[in-house]
Amino acid sequence: MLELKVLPTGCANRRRSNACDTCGARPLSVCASIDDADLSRLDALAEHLDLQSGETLIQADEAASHVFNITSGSVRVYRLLSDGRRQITGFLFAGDFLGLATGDTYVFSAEAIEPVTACRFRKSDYRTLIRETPALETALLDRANHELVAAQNQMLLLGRKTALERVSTFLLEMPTQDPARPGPQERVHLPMTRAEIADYLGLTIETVSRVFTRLKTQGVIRLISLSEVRIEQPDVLRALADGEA
Amino acid sequence: MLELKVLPTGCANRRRSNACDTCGARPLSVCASIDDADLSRLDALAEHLDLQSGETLIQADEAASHVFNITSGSVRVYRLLSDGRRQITGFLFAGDFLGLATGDTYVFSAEAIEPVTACRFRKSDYRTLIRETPALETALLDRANHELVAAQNQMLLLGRKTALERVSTFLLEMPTQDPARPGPQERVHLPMTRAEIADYLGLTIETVSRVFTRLKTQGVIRLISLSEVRIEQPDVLRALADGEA
DNA sequence: GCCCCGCCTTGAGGCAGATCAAATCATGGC
DNA sequence: GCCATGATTTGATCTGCCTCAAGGCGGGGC
Repeated sequence: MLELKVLPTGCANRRRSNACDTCGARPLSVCASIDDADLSRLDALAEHLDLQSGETLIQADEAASHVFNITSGSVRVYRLLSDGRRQITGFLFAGDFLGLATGDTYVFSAEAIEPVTACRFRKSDYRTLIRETPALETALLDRANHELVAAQNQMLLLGRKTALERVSTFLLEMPTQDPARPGPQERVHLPMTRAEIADYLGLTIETVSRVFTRLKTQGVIRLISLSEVRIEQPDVLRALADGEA
Repeated sequence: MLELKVLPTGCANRRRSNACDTCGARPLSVCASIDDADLSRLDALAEHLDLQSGETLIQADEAASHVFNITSGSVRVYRLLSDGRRQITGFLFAGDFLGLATGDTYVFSAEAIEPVTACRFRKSDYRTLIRETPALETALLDRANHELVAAQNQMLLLGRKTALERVSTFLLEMPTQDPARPGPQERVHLPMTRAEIADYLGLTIETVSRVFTRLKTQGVIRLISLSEVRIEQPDVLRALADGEA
């Protein structure tokens, strides 16, 4: 059974108008596209969650009772085969939405890979709110369609790209760490392990590691630390990602 | 530039109440979930298309001006890499919806693989109609979410399954031909070529062919013709698809 | 009914990435 | 600071699928 720590912030939130006002993820999420009145109603239905690395938001095969909005941190979404093979279908970050894509039970699992804060809503509450808030539904539809395109990209990667192309693509699609200094050197933070990168790209740990080494040796990237990468030659990396080498 | 034959049925349709009334795909599609009044408005905006095998519905990188509803036949949706490698991201059949998942230009292509009929709508018209028809928007959101789950399935297949598991999974997810006789022998129609199956499963033609032969030799399936398969042992095929052998 | 053409099947050999194995390295606890 | 532990890197070998290369076959046109 799922055990999630729900922050006892109900009262505190009611004192200041609502928690959404100070939510860092608001401009990134579906919440950006609805007005203040609707946002207050949304906030009234929200539970605020605080998870440690490794804790579970969603467990496959359990009743699909809630939907989630990630407000900070990173989450892995994955599916398993019976013998333990794992495919990570996506990483989620602040502003990402999770959980609507199901029937009665979840078909995937989702876990924090670093400390995470999130809002959680009862699915039934959320459905009602959607029905009464067309702007929210439109925003969700847009987001779902955006995710479908991302999923098609990932299918192309998994079905037809080489290991070098996969890792290069991955590095380019991770959120850039420092948008204030967008120059030729972009910095990427990788909160996930090599094993998780491998399970996302349909490779093994060893292959991922070898490709990192290769990119490093060629001067395309530099490893600041295990989880911090500087892209030294973005153009070269883009060419590699698209198989133009 | 895209050239599609638009059937001159506008007047004929207006004589009987509307074309949707006789549309075989209606119970399968989003149209099933909206009432007659809304359906009439939808019908008034529709162009009816008739395509031959190989003709294009959507061309990647062109302006995303329309959305489509397939009413009969089969369609392949795919993306290409610059050197010609192809990933088919899905096959569409009667009732499937296509084209909303984009920004200003399409990022994928879609072509008929056998004679196809479809309804086409201007995206701007469709957006207006969606705004004014909550039931339609909800139906589209449900469908998008359903497709997202299917996409996650396909990522698991492409990233982690063996050739045998991929082909077995594929055979099980193709629409069953004869739902009237659901017994132990199910019959599956495959309107696509081996090359298309290969590009859908992330394999080569040869590997797909070898796996078919292997399944045939083991008595799991029988090839009635090149495009007609009878599943002799559905339980075995399901076990193979999930990697339980 | 026959012929052609494109699709499919089958075979032989090669290779990218997996597997197995062994250092080496980061990191948090004390 | 030192150590224990798990993650990462690196190396050697293996293998499932790809690539290259012939045949075989089915179905549409005449």
